[in-house]
Amino acid sequence: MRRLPRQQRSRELVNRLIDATAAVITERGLDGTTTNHIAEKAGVSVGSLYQYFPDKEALLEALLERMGRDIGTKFRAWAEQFDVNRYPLRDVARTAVTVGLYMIRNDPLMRELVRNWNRVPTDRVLDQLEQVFLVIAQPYFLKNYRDYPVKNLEAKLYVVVNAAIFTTIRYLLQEPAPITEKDYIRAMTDMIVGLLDAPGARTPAPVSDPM
Amino acid sequence: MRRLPRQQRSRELVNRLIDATAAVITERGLDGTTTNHIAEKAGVSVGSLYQYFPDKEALLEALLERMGRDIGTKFRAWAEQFDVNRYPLRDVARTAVTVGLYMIRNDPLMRELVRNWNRVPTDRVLDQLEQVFLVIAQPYFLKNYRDYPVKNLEAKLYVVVNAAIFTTIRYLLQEPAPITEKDYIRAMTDMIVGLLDAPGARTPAPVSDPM
Amino acid sequence: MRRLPRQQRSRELVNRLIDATAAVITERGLDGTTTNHIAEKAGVSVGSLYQYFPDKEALLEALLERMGRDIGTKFRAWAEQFDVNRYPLRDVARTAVTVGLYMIRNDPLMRELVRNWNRVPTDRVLDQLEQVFLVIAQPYFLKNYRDYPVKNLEAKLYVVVNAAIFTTIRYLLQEPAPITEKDYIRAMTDMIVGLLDAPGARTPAPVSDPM
Amino acid sequence: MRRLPRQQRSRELVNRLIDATAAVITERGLDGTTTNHIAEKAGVSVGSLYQYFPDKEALLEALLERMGRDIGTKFRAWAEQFDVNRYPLRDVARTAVTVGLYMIRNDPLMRELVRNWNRVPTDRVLDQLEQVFLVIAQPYFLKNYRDYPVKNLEAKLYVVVNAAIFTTIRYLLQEPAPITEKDYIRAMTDMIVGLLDAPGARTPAPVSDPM
DNA sequence: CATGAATGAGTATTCATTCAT
DNA sequence: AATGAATGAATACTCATTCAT
Repeated sequence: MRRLPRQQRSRELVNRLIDATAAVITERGLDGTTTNHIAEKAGVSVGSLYQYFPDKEALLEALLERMGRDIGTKFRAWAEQFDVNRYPLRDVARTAVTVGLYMIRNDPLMRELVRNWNRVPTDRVLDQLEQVFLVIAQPYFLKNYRDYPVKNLEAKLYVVVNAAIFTTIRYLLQEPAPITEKDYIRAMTDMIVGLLDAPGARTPAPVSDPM
Repeated sequence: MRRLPRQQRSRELVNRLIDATAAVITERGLDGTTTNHIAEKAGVSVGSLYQYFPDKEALLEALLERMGRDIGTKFRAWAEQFDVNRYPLRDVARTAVTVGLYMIRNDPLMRELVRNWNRVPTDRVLDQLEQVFLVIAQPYFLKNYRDYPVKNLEAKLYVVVNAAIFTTIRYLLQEPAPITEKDYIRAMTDMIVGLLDAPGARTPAPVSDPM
Repeated sequence: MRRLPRQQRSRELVNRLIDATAAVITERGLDGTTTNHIAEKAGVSVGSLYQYFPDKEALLEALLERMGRDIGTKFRAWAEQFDVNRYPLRDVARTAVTVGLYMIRNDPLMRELVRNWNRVPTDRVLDQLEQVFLVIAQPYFLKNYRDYPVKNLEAKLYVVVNAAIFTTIRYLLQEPAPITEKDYIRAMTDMIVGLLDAPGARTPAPVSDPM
Repeated sequence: MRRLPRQQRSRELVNRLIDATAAVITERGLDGTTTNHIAEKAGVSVGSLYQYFPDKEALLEALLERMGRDIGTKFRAWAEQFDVNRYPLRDVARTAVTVGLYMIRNDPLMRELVRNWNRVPTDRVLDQLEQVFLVIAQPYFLKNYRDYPVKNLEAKLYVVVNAAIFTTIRYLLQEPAPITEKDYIRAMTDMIVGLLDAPGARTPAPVSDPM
């Protein structure tokens, strides 16, 4: 029972530093974020910061890693609660796109990171997202398309997941929005469904989608 | 006799500065590029540089703008020469994706810019690309799909063009490549076709794609 | 039964810390040596280190002191075993110079310290060396030059000892070596002999110096 | 006549920066000297400093280089004015040692640099000094010792010059002085003369060296 | 118009030392 | 006595931009 204090304190501090990083980025932007700001916000000295993170980049990595985990968890929870398998692909896709769009749009931190995705170890998040969708998608296709397996599923999932993510980022970053949100979601949904559920995508095309 | 020189000189100098910008970025990377380097490479003083461009960003914008125009021109030329309208959508899409992939991969300047797309006024290029594809696509759909107009074409083109571009960028930036190039091109082509030519995309679905 | 432990432990720890200092300097260079490294290498906490040494400098002093003692002991042993008194001054000098040269050149720790001699309490070693040579030299001169005592022996020994040491250091630090080792040793030997055994150096000058 | 201003200004600024470096080192010691201090003392911005010197070290090198040149010039002037060749070696040596001793002792900057000689590009000065003495010495020996050329003169000069310099440095840095200045100068002079002018040093050795 | 010298705010990181536990 | 987490002052260097000439 007295074993943990040290570790606990450590972990607490690490978390406080990651929180501080998130806060400072939100407040001052990625460029305005300095290690000194972060330490100050976390209520520790810079020295301590460097006791727990080798450099600024490591701090960012940790933040992104955590965000990746969080987002992954959220999506998995959503998939489970939503009981994804019960719904037609189109509904699942539309909901996922909508959820993702709103998630980024409403989170200033995420917006700032997304705006700077190439200067930031985005893979920490993207890998998680890809995995999540793969994990959600695979049983879905196994269950609902057992008889008509999708050809080349892995590559298609890679493309569709990344297309969804990056096109959404692009869409959100564009000012003014070139098309309405409704149109965006519909077109994106169409694209996802078109790839995964198109006739010719599965060996014998089943029934045509009603939408 | 001395009428044009001024404007001419101006335009020449502007171009020389843009060329220098491109060259310096290629040689030293975006981060290693300073206004002094650019001025030196262009053979003028920094002062002159600032006579023609209000700041560094403007220089980048001009470069990207020009690249956008060039790429647009190239693509248009390709579309015309290739006589796009004669081919089925799938062929057109596959070729366009392949051309784009190789264009970026083989151009060091483009690679460097793509790697930093979010720090750079990428819109200057993207807008051009969107337009090009719209211009290419619209008559294509008008001609080949006259009787079965694609619903919501504008939004779909926006989504598909951006998806193609950004997913390709993501794919090129990922090391190691998560799927083979062949698989990537096929899946991306499927996605484009799936969105634009899927049954249900057009009012009465025509003949199924032979793929 | 528990009488000595404390003092013993203390002394042991002090030695372990000095050993650690030597080891860390050897491994990471003087600049790369931190008190934390030393404590870690010694297997104690920094806090403990500061219980035994008021500051980093004290640690260095202790190390140098110990090295001085060791070197002194070695040289004294050499002098005794070699039975210095039996040999002509030239042989003694040449051997001493050679031994010193090799001793520094072959000991990485010594090389590192010598390279930084002015940031380090070198006196701890130099004083020892001066004393050693004085102790060696005095009986030598007493015995071999009894009838012709060297004038001003103390000052001469001071000069010659320091000249030998510092010129050797300078010689070892210079890259590339400006003269061959053989030439260096010969010239240095000549210089020592020239000062201590020159005609005119001793009272009844065998041949009066014309100068 | 208007050609020079730029170069002139440059050179002036360079000199001002070197002067500032000297001044700051004198005032705050080598460790307390920062590039910002130097720029401030020189009355320019740090940026300007870095326009003329790539880094702090270059500034030190320039200072030492200049000092080397100055000292070289002074010594050469002294040699010429003193008409060195007219005097016996002993007098020349004694005077040179005395001059050197006082030169360092009376110049706080030199003292600080000498104290830190191994962290500083001392070669810039030492090389000059070695050369000066060689240039002074060679004709001297040619003229005065033509008939009895000194064996191995190059190595001997190297040893004697460095011994004189470094032993003097050591002597000046030692507090309290272990021997009187008078004794020091005498012993050092003896050593120089003993090496260069000892019987056996020149070809027809009056009395053959026993070794 | 052209020049290019001058500006100076801004920032990640280290490490000797302390002191609460 | 021992620990080791916390401290925080201190420093070289860059580069977009200006403006006197």
